[in-house]
Order: sequence, then C-alpha cells, then structure tokens
Amino acid sequence: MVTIYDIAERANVSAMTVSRVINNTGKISEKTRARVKRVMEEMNYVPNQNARSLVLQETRTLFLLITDITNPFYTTLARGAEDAAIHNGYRLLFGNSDESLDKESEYVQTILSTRVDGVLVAPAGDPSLPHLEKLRQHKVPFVLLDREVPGIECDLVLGDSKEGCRKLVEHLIERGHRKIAMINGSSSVSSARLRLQGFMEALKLNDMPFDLADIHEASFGPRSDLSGIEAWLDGMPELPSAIVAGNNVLALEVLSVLRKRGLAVPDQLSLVCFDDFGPYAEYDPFITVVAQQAYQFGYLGMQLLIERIRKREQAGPWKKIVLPAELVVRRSVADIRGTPT
Amino acid sequence: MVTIYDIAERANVSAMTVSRVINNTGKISEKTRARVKRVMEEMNYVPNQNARSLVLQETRTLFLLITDITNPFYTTLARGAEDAAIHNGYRLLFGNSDESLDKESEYVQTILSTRVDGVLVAPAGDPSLPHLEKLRQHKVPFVLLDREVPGIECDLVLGDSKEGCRKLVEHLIERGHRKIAMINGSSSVSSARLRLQGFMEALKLNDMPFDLADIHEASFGPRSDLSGIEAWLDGMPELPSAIVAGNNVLALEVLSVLRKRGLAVPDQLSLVCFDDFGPYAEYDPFITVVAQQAYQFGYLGMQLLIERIRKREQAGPWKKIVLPAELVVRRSVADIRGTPT
DNA sequence: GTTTAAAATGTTATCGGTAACTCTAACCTA
DNA sequence: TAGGTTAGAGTTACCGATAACATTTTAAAC
Repeated sequence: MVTIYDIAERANVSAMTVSRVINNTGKISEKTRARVKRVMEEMNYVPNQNARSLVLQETRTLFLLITDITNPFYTTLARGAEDAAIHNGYRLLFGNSDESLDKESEYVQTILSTRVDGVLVAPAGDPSLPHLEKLRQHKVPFVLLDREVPGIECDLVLGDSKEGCRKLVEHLIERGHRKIAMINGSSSVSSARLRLQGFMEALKLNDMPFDLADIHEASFGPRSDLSGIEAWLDGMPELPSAIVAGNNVLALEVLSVLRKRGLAVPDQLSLVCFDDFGPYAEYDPFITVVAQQAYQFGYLGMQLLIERIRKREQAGPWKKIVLPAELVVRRSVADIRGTPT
Repeated sequence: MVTIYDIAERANVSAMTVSRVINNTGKISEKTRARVKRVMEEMNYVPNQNARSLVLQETRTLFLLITDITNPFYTTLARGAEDAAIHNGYRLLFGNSDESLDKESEYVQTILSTRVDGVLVAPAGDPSLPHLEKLRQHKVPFVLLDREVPGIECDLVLGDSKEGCRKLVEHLIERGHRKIAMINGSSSVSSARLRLQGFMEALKLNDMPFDLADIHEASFGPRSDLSGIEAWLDGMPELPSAIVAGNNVLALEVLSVLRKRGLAVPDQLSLVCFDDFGPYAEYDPFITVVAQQAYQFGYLGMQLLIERIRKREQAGPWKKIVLPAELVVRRSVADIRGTPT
C-alpha cells in the first residue's frame, strides 16, 4: 500500500507536507502543493482511515442499527438517515440486528471497537438496556429510533404509537365493528406496549368489552412459522370482525393465514395495521393503515445525533421528537353498521 | 478510552502480556491470565480496532454494496451475505448506492480507505468499471452480484436473466398473448440487456413481430416520476395485451400507472416481471414472476469472497455461479386464447 | 549446586497518519 | 543594518495495538 512516506519521497518533501496537502491545513506554496497532488494521483494514493482515526480520535463515520432490513419502514428510515449523514459530511454504515439481542450485542461490540463517532439505534427491545448502557459508558453518542428503552435517557425519535393505534380502532368502531382483536409485537418493545394501550383505551372509551384472548403477542420481526397465529385464531370462541396488527409485518402474516383459510379481506374479516408498506401500499387488499413518516425518523434522528456530536458536553437536555402517525384509509375494512353479526 | 497500557499498569504486567491474553497467543500462566482478564472486565476494556487493523493489515470486516436498499431482492440478498459472513467470523457492513454512480464512487472510497478485507458488489452498471478497476488496483478482493461488468474479470454470482425472461414471455405466448411489450432497466446494466435478449429471442422463436416502440428503457431503481411510463403507453398505437417488467420495482410502477388509468390486471392487461416480492408476493394482483434465489446470491457470493481472501493469490481461476430463475405462476396473466383482439 | 531447557514475561520497533514544535530563509521596518 | 515577522517547510512524539526479539524466571537434570 502506498503511504504518505512514499508520496513524500517521490515529491521530495517531508511526510508532514503531504499530510498538509491532503487536509488543506497549514501553509504550502502552490508549487509544492501541485507537485504533491500530482504524485498522489500518479501513485493512486488512498489515505489509511485507520491510521487517521487512531491519531485524530474520530472516524467521521456513523452507524445505523436497524432491527429488520426487510421491512420497508426501516429501509425507508435508512434512506433518510443516509441522506442526512452525507449531507453533513459523514459516512454511514448499516447493521441489521434482526430483532435479536445477540446480534445487537455483536454490533455494539463492532461499534465500540471501530470507534465510530455516533450511532442511530432501533433497539430490539427493553432488554437492549445493557447494550445502550455500554454505549453510554464509552461515551458513544446515540439516538434511539422508534422504540424507547426504560432506564436510559437519551435523544429519541418516536412515532405516536398510542394515538395512532387509537385512530385505527376508532376507525373500525365507526364502521360498526364490535369484536376487534389485536396481534402485536413483543411486550418488551415500547412501541408495542403503547400500541396495545391505544387499542385498550379506544375500547374503553367506547364502552366495549375486552377479552384477553383477543390479544396475541407475537413478534415484529418476520417469521416463517405462522402456527402461533393459527392457534390464536383457533382458540377464539368466535372470530372477530376485525383485526388490528401492531405492524406491517404482522399484517402480512395474518393476511397469509386468512388467505389459507379462505377468509376474504375485507368481506369476511377486516384488517388494519400500524406502518405502511412502502411501494407495496397500493397492492390489493389495499390495507388501511396508520402510516408513519419513516424517512423522517431517519433524517431527524441523524440530525439530533450530529448535533450531539458537534456540541458534545454542551448539547443541552435530551430531545424527544414524536412524529404523528396518519390514518390512510384504503379498502381493507368493511362497513358493517346495521348488519347482524 | 481505556487502552492495553491502562490494563497493563493495573495488572502489573507489560502491555504485551495483555495483548497475549486478548488474542490467546504465546504462553501465559493461568494466574496472570485470570488477573488480566479481571482487570479488563473491571475497566470495561474494548480493543481499538483501528490500531489493530493498522498493524495487522487486516480488518476482519467485509462490505456489501447494494443498489437499492428498499428492494426485497437486495435486502434478502443482504441477509444471506450477513449469515455467511458471521458464520465465517467476519463482520459485515452495508452500503447503499441507490443506483447512483456518484454514491457508488463514494462508497468505493470508503472501502479503500477503511481497508476492509473484501467487498461484495452489486454494481450500478457498466460505467461502474472504473470503480471496480480501482478495487482491483488496490488488491481488494471483490465478487460481483447480479450484474456483470464488461472489462473486468472476477468471481460472479448471476441469475439466469435471459432464460428467465424467456420463460416469462413463453408463458404469455402460451396463454394467447400476441402483442407483448417490455419495460426494462437501463441498457448499461448487464442483467437488463440479457433480459431484453431473452424477451427478443422468445418472440423470434415464436415468429412474432417485434416493434421497437414496445420496448421502454427506464431504471431498475425506484422513481417518483412515472411520466416516462405514461408517455410510453400513450405513444403506442395500440395497447399490448401483456407487459413484461424487467424487475419487481418496474412492475409496481407499471401497476401504479395502470391503476390510475383504470386498467385492471389481468382482466384488461396482463403483467409479469422478473424478481419476486418478498413478503408481498401473496398480495393481489398476485403477480406472476420469475423468482430468483435472492438469499443464495448473498450467501454464495460471500462464500466465494471469503475463499478468495483465504487463498489470496493461489485461489485459482475466476468462478461464475449462475442461479436458475423459477417461474412462479400466480394470477396476473389472462388466458386470451381464442379471444378476438 | 550448577547447568540447561522451557516457560513466562518484557523491550523495542513499527503500522500510517497528525499535532505541536522547530528551523530557515526571505522580507520588513525603523 | 540589526532585529523582528512570516511563509514554507522539517522533526519528533504519539495514537493503540502487535511482531520479533530479548530477558528473566522456573523447573528439571545431572
């Protein structure tokens, strides 16, 4: 590999002069600058980022850790984060934890040992706490996306899960639905808890009964095994008229099971969910959703992160951004007012 | 930051001894090993990967550069690559070039300057050549995924684009379609060229006429502006009975335009495409596709890459893996045999 | 109780950069 | 013209780790 010393030798200057040319620091005569630059091109010089990071104690690299690289919510979020990072002169690297604490832990190790300047994290859940504490301990600035973790104070970009879910349920109630079930992510994930709360509050506000059997706790991450959903449906004394899915992945899984059973959406069962479907939103059955501003999650989160990095200790109190979730009515909900059950 | 020197001091040994404990090299008495380990835990030591990479001249980190992080083909591929990397004790970092040569160039710069041990690249297209030459020049092992680039010899994992596309067209012909149009990615992308070839060959083999106006060259990457597709459809003297889309993104874009025009699939127009839709495959209109083994692209590509890295110079001739593409018949194609046009 | 080999640990140089300081002319200035 | 600036370099030390070699300690052998 070509180093600044090789360049220095060929250009008849010291290594320091080469370094100055690269970084545009100090005073260099135009003549030597041109000569050094020419030699660098000739020799195809590429600076060694590791050496540089070592002495500078900064990498100009940020990290985005998401939990499901196949979910359009996160990939859109990633695009937002990427744009904001590049815009501010940072490199961005991605990692995918797959909703697994072990993988998350591995990535945290990578993050610490490569000394990136900051991290955007969508945590796997509440048990991510030790991972975040590790980041904090090592003074790596981080911003949490989409999910809060009790026990850690930090900058946050969240969606309005409770309110969003309430909107979904109220939309269903308005259309005459009285038996509504919910399938949700793990209760160790803050957004899942809030969505459940929104669900319950909406029922209570409308004096509707609530049966524990109507709630099914699954996982926000994709699973090949749908038998849990099957068992849940089988276990209910009577089928609900509508199902609320805690996120888009779950909605698809439910859809898949319903299809297998020959249950049409929305004719025989209505289905709504949290999160939109990216480019697939327009597909039949045109699922009615509460859409989040995925791109903004990434973009704003990145801005918070970069501000923290810039101001370091004097960055003031933690910020919390809550992005509204908007109901997008499509065609997955039947209007059953006046219809006998 | 805690360094091995801090550890060394507290444990009353030399830095070298600490290094030996970390790497399990050399001979260390059990007593000191235990003591050093305890101190490392106490002080929350994390090795500095930059320092290590600098002296070892290797990073144990690989890089995956894809062109569209929102496309299920690439995210599934990414999962495969990730699994294979972890399986072999490597870290994997991702980058997203967005089908842009500029971004790709940026990432190549990052790859070179961070001295990763190898790269898996889905190139933006033929003009990626200089980027790949740069990697070659700096002796960074790489494997190309999904797309070939004329002018560069290397390991490859490709899909059988020509044959796959021929299957699509023949499926249409079998069902009575005689006027078939195609929307494709940029002709500077090898897979797009092969898919077009497959399309044309199938027409020729079946003695079907071919009209240049039936072919529309767009982009494999997602676009918000669909006016090109609109103009294309408007420009045709008569609408085709079926459209072949060069990839899944294009199929969705066509679908969106058709929907806007009130044209139902498959009743008024049939639609098929290359690449499947991941979790969205089961959605209406159940698009008939030629599915690729996306996960295998990543997994096998990673294996090729790691083998190259292990054997370095003695790795033998370039390997080329061509993965078959399988026709998955769903419900986006009308059978119009015997129907007057 | 030496000698000697093996085991355990330490010293020094180095990876490729940059910060901080030093040096040397050329140029001002009174 | 002596003294002070300043532009344009160079020197040296260090970032945090490891390789290669050097040294000390331990234990076995005679």
